[in-house]
Amino acid sequence: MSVQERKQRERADRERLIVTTARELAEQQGWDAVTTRQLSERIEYSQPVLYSHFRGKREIIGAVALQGATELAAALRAATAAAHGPRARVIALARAYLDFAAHNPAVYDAIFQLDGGLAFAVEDTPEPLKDAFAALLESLEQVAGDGVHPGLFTELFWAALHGLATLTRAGRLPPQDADRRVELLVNRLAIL
Amino acid sequence: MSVQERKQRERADRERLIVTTARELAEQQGWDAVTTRQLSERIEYSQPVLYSHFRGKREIIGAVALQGATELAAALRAATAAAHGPRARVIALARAYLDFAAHNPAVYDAIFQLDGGLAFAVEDTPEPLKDAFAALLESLEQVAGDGVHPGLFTELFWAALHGLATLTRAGRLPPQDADRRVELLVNRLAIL
DNA sequence: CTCGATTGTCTAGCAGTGCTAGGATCGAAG
DNA sequence: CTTCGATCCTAGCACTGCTAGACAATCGAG
Repeated sequence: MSVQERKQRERADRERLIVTTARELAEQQGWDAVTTRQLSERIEYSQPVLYSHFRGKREIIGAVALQGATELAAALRAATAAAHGPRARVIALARAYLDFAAHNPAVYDAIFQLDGGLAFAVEDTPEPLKDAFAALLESLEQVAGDGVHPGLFTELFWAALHGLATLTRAGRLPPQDADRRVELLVNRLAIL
Repeated sequence: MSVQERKQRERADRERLIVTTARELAEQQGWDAVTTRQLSERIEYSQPVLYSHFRGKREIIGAVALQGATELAAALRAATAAAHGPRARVIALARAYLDFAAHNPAVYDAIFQLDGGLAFAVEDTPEPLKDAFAALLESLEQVAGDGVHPGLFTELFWAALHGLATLTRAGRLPPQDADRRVELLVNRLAIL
């Protein structure tokens, strides 16, 4: 029995190694550089080993995305917990979101841009994704305003943050005005 | 001379053929299906012909993007011109933007998601892209509010629209509430 | 302790990708 | 009619994600 347990543990370790290596490689050189050959060489196994853990490359991206979503939710909760007052909390939330996207571009892409084979906005949406949305909702429902559905408001606020994150990183928006855009966003959208 | 002119004309025709074929193929089967082999077969030339017109696949995507940006700018101007009153105009602008993204997903991706090798937010940004932003600015500067930089406001509004467009199309936002989100966006962001 | 069976891993290869070198072909100019 | 340059295609390169089949290590039964 103990032997089987050890093997299971080693297998789980290797699966984590694959995910973290894929993530590192993606952050260092972009997702284009995350080929099955590069990845297998970095983990010091052959390519077929990858396919004994994941159905294919998209599932590896999906695993990175789930890990990232968990971290994003935690980062959002940490930022809002440290802020005092509703306005400061929403500002902190927005900054934390954009900071996460800026500092983990590859992970952010895995969650929201790339096809990781993940379901969204349906029954079987993975838990980390629902939780990240919940983390947004927790702080935003307090500033949605009367008669406005909190979920709808959160969706809109989230969309705005997502647009700022992607357009900024793609070089479509000048990065130096980021803070002013966040202030304007919160001042207009949030009802304090 | 006339012979050379005819050849130049035929060359220009073929270049347009490549771009429109790439666009059609992308809208029908997604950009993944736009391979140099598929594309060359559809235009009934061999692959190297593509490379006599464009440096590579990314430049073809870029050409589709520029064509799309021109149409987007025209669609935005047509929608705002037909609307009366500042609020109706901004609503029409937002709807037109999201409609364009919904009805031309591949083109929208070419402009804003994919790497078409285009420069943004810098000196040598291609004219169609600057013009599309200008079309947004024309209607939005009137509702930016006092003391708010019109360009910054437009960037924020645009980012919100972009977020709504991409998240909706990726299945991250339920599509049936699109109109309500647009109304909320305009009610909150625009100062009438 | 030995010996099949099972598990785990790797080598080698497939079909597809973007892109290109070099030869064949064709039409205009002399 | 010949020459020569532009035009186009065939064939192939290095790469991609993915997989079949061979091989070796390990396990359990006798």
